[in-house]
Amino acid sequence: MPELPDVERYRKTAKKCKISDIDRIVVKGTRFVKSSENELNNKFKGKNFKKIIRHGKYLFLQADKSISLVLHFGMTGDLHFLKKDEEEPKYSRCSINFKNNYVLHILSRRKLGSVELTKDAGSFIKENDLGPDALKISRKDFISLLKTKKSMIKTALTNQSDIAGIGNVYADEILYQAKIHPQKSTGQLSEKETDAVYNELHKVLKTAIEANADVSKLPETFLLPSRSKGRHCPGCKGKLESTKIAGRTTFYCPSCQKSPE
DNA sequence: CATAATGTTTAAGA
DNA sequence: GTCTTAAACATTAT
Repeated sequence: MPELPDVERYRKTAKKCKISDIDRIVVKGTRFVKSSENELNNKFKGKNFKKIIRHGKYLFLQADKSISLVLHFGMTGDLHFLKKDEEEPKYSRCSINFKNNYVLHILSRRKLGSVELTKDAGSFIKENDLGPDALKISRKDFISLLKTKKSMIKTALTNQSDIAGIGNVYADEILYQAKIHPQKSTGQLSEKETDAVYNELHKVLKTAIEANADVSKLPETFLLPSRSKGRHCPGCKGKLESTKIAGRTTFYCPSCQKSPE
């Protein structure tokens, strides 16, 4: 479930590996891991990850000044930090073994996403044209950003070049909480509505982070769990509607989220 | 067995 | 240049 809150949890997991030196990196999913096992071992063996940085949906493991690994989790990624003698998790595509006998497993069921070498977070963000992290964009920048856009609000929220970290399900959640129809265009939003989106963007992401991105721990007022069970609005209990926006399934409540004209 | 899945990139057309 | 849509990637869970 790797959107910003999930990757924030991975960041906390990855922090645990900072204390030990890297012993050996094992590559199991070629194509998912963009560098060869040899190259990775040459670069990282004997070093340790000094800095762990999340930006949007990306996680950076920084060893030396100009040597980092950047992880992207696609749609089905996960990160496990286990003892060496524990059973290897299914779909582990790359494991980083540490000298203290712990292993960081990078998993990906569908092999979307990637593990690759990069210089550092800053240069990667620039090269890949990532926008500011969703938790760090200022209200002012958010408002002026929306003014330049001509797309549907949901599309704008999920465009990683504009704002990094919001994906399909949290975009739905933010718009549900803000009571705004996902198909409204940014130009159709009143000042009040833009404000509400900004406020809910923060509230939703922070709440999800506090819940450790565990769907079962989200408040009952959240839409997210209803995607898979019931498909009823937690507020009015009416049936949710779904449509495709930018090729992705979008859920919303037709009575709580006002339709665009 | 068929369908959909929390993401991104690329190509083509408006 | 902006926006939209569809397809591709690889694989499983329902």
